[in-house]
Amino acid sequence: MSTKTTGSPVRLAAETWESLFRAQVAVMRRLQAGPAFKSLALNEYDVLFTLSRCPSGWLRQNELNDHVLLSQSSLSRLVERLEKRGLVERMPAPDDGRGVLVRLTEAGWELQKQIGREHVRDIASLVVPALTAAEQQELLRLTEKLRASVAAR
Amino acid sequence: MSTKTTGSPVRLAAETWESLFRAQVAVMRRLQAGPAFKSLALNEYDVLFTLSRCPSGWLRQNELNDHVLLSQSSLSRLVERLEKRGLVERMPAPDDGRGVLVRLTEAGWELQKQIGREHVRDIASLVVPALTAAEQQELLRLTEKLRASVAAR
DNA sequence: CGTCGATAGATGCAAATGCATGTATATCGG
DNA sequence: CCGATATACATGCATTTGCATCTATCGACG
Repeated sequence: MSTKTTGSPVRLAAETWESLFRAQVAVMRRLQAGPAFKSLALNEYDVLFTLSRCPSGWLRQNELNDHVLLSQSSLSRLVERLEKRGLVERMPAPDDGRGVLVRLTEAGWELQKQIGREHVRDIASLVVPALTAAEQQELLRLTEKLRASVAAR
Repeated sequence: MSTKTTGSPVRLAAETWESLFRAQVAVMRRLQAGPAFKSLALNEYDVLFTLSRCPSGWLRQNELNDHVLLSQSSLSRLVERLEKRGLVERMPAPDDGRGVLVRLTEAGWELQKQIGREHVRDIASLVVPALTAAEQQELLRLTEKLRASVAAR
C-alpha cells in the first residue's frame, strides 16, 4: 500500500483532495460524454435527482442550493427553466412568505427515472471494473465521512 | 464498518459515485467561498496549477484539456484570458503546426504559488479534522485507482 | 406595534460556457 | 505525390453563470 506522500499532514490532506478532485473530473468527463446528458445538463439533472429523493416531494429552493454547486441566482433561473419545460412546478411556501417550494411534475419524474437508469449504468461501467466491492464500500464510507464533517462546520 | 448498501453491485457503484460527488461538491463549495478564489476562478487556477506541475514547463493545450472539466473552446478562451492577464504565454508547437504550447510566465508562477499556499491551508482545515492520516492515505489510494482505471479505457 | 438587521428569492448586466463550424495542419491509403 | 479523413485550435452565436442589487418577508427587540 501507501502511495508515498512526503511528510506533513497538510501536504497529505492536499494530495488527498487533489486525488479526489481528479477522480471526480475523470469520471464526470465520461458521464457527460454519454448519451444520458444530451437532453439535460448536469446541474439540471442534479436538481431533478435531488427532488426525486425528497420524501415529502416538495423542497425549498435554498435547500436545493445546498446540493448543487451553483450560485443562488443561477439556481433560481435554472429552476425557472425547468418549470418552463414542464419538469418541475413551484408554489409559494405556506409557512414563509419569502420562500418557494419546488417539486417534480409527472413529466419530471419520468425524465429523472429514465436518465437515472442510463446514468447508473454508465457509472457502474466505470466504477465496477476499477474497484472491488470492498474498496467501493470503503470509498463510500470515507467520502461520506468527509462530506459530513465539512457540512457540519 | 459498512454503510449498508442494498444488494446489487450496480447499486453499490452508483452510491459510491454519488457519495464521492457530494463530498467533492461540499468541499468545493467551501473552497470557493474562501479568499483564495477571489482573483482567479477555479478553472483558471486549475490551469496554472497543472502548468506548475509540468516538468518541461510547456504543455500542449489539448493536454491541459484532459485535466480540466471544460470544453475545448472554453479552454481556448480561458488560456487566451490568462495570456491577456500576463499569467501564461503561448507559442506554436515546433513539431506540430496545428498545436499550441502554453507555459506560466513569471507572474503566473508567483500567483500560482501564492494562491496555492492559501488553497492548501483551506484544504487542510477541511480534510484534517475529517479523516485520520490513515484514512486519507486510503482515500488517496482509492481515488487514484479509480482515476487511473477510468482514464485508461 | 414599529423599527432594524437578516434571509429568500428575483433581476439587470457583464462575463464565461458550449455547440456548431471554420481554418490549418497532420496522417493515411493509394 | 495526391486526395480523403482526422486532429488542433479559433471563432460566431445563443445560452448559462455569477455578482451586485432590488423587493418582500421574517425575527428580534424596544
